[in-house]
Amino acid sequence: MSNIYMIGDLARHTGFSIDTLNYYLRIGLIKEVGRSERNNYRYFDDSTLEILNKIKELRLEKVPIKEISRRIENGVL
Amino acid sequence: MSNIYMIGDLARHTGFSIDTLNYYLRIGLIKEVGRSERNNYRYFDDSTLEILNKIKELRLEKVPIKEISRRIENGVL
DNA sequence: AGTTTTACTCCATAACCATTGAGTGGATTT
DNA sequence: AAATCCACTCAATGGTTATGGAGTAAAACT
Repeated sequence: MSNIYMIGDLARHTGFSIDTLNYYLRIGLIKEVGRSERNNYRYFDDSTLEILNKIKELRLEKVPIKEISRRIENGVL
Repeated sequence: MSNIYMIGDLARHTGFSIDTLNYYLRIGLIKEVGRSERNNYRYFDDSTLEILNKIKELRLEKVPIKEISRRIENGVL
């Protein structure tokens, strides 16, 4: 069964604040897997959670966001 | 790819009003496939849409809701 | 006729989300 | 030292949802 999350759920599971997640979305570091046509709310799934957990580790190591972005693009993450 | 819907999306796709869908949920005629832990919002998928389309047909034929419930329980729908 | 049931419909409250824009402290660059 | 950049953080607005309770027209029942 695939879990579905909204931004508040991601915040709760990862420890990132909703503001930070919105920021990551704004700059394209993470992306939603879908959206409601009606209210524009974003959906995420466990893949988002995995990426965020890795981002969390790297950020604790002070790895800059641009470097993380690069790694994601190169599929190294 | 599995589509995800919130109640407003179901309304848009089926023609039922949100009030009617809330009523159907209240009486247990349909059920959500999941919920956000954070905000309690329900989400649905294409299986819900299929059931609602069948309900729509039957209701146009004046089949009472209890009869529809019975058919759903018996897997006849 | 009067009562009850059916299938909604309406209303109010509170919490949540998207979006935009602005602010901020610390680090880096010039 | 001053300006810029980074990585958030805050605030305001407007629309959406959940929930509970009340209301209603039409049909069915007594």
